Amino acid sequence: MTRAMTEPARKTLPRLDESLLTHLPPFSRLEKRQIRTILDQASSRRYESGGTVFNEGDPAERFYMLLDGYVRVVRITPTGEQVTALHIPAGQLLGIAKAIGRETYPATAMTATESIVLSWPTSLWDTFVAEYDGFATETYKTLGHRVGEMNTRIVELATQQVEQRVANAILRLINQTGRKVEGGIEIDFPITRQDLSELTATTLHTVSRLLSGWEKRGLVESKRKRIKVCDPHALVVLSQG
Amino acid sequence: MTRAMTEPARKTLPRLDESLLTHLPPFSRLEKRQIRTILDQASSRRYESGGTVFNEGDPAERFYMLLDGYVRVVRITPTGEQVTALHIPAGQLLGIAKAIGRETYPATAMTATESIVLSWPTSLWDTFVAEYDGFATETYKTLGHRVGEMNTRIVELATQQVEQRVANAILRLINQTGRKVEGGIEIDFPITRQDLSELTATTLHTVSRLLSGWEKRGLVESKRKRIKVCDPHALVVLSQG
DNA sequence: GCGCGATATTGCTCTGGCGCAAACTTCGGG
DNA sequence: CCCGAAGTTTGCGCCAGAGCAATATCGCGC
Repeated sequence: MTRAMTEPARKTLPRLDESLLTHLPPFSRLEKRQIRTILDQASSRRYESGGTVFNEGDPAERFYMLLDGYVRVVRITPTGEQVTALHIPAGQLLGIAKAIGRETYPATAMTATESIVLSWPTSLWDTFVAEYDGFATETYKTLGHRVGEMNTRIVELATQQVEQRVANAILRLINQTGRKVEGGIEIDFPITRQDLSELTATTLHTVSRLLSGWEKRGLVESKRKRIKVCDPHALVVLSQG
Repeated sequence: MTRAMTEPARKTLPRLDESLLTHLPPFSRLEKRQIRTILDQASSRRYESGGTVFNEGDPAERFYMLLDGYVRVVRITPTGEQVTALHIPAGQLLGIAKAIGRETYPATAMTATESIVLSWPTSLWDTFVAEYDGFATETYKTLGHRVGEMNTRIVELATQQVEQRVANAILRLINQTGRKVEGGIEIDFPITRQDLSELTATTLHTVSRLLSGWEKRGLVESKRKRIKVCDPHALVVLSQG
C-alpha cells in the first residue's frame, strides 16, 4: 500500500520535498512527520496548459492541491458555451467536492498554464479532516472565499455594464496573479480575449474593442495572450462606473 | 445562564416542541434528549414579511434555522440596487457564516413571508458540529447545494436571454415552493414583479411584459403578488430557449 | 524563411430589453 | 366607502453590445 502502481498517467515522483507543503495554509500547522505521511500518499502530476484536471459531473474520486500554475474552473452549457466560474492560483486546494457533501465535481477544471498538481483519493478526505489540525478550518475558509467571489460575480453580472465587468475581471486577475513588470503589472499567465469574454459574459469582439480603447488611452498594453495594466487606478475608476 | 433575559425582541417561548426539529435533516439523527438540549439553547422569533434577519457585513453572532416561511438572501450594491442571491425555504439553516470560516454575514437575509426562526449564538457552532452526529454533514450538503445554485445562476446570467432566465426562475420557485392549486401550481408566497426582476437581473417592466405575454398564451395566470403556472411544460420549453 | 492556424482588430448592422412616462388596478386602513 | 400607497401594465424611443464578416497579425512547426 505504500506506492500507487496502478495509474501510469499519475506518477509518484521519487521524493516529494516537504517544503512543498509546509507553507501552505491547509498544512502549515502540521509537523514534518505528518507532512511526510501526506506526501507519501499523494500522486503528483504535471499538466500542459489547457489540460483537464477533472470534468463536471465525474465522480469525485480525488481531491487536488495546485502546487504551481493556474487553473480555470469552467462550466459548459448545453449549447457548448463556456463560462468561467473561478480562477485558482497556486497553493490552493481544488476538487474538494467532498467538503460540500457532493459525490461529483460541480464544474470542470482546466489548467491555464503548465501546472503541477498533487492529488489524493477522496477516501482520505475524512482522515485529513480528522487528523490534521487546521486542515478543515483552512479548507472551509477557502470555500468561504470562493462563495464570496461567486456572490460578487452574480452581483456584477446582474448590475454592471460590460466595460465595468471587464475592468473588474482584469483587476481581480491582477490582484490574484499580478506580476510587476517594467511599466506596469502584468497578468502572469497567457489569457486570450476569448478567455476574458468567458469570464465576463460577453464576446471576444467586445473585449477586444474595450482593450483597444484602453490601450489608446494608455491604461493598458496588450499583446497576444498578454495583458499589462499601466494605470490600475484609472481602471478602478472605470470599474466603479 | 439558562435563559436570555437581555434581548426583548428575541423571546424564548415557554416550551418549544421537539417535533419541530426531529424531522429536519441536520437534526434527524439525534435523540430526543439532544434535541431538548438544542431547543433549550435556542431563541425563537417571529418576523413580519419583509423583516430583516441579519444584514450583510454584520458580525455573525448567531446562526438560524428557518422553521416556517421563506427567506430571501439579497446583496445590495453601492448604488442601492438589490440582487437576490438565493431563496431559502422552511427547514433550512441560514446565516451559517461560521461554516465557511467567515466572521461576518456575506449577505442580507429578509423574510419573504411571515416567518418563524430559531437561532443560536455562533459560539455554540463548534459544539453542534462536534457533538451532534450528522449535523456537520448535512450542513455542508446544504452548503453544497447552495453553491450549485449559485453556479447555475452565474451560468444563466452569462448565457441566457431575459425570457429564459425569468422562466427558469419561476420554475425553480415552483419546484422549491410550489403549491398545487385549481388549474395549476402556484408559488406559495407573495412575490412581486420587482422581486422577480431582482432574481433575474432585469427590470420589473420587462418581467411584467413577459408575464402578460405568457398569460395571453395561457401559460400562467397572475394577480398582484401571486403567480400560478398553468402549463409548466411550456415554460420548460421556453426556458431552454 | 515560409506557410498555416490561432488570435486579434475593426467596421457595419440590427435588436433585446432598458429607461422614461403615464395610466390603471388592487388592497388596506381610517 | 373613500383615499392613498403599493403594485402593475403598456407605449415609445433609444442604445449598448451582440452578430456577422472581412482583414490583419502573431508565432509555431517544418
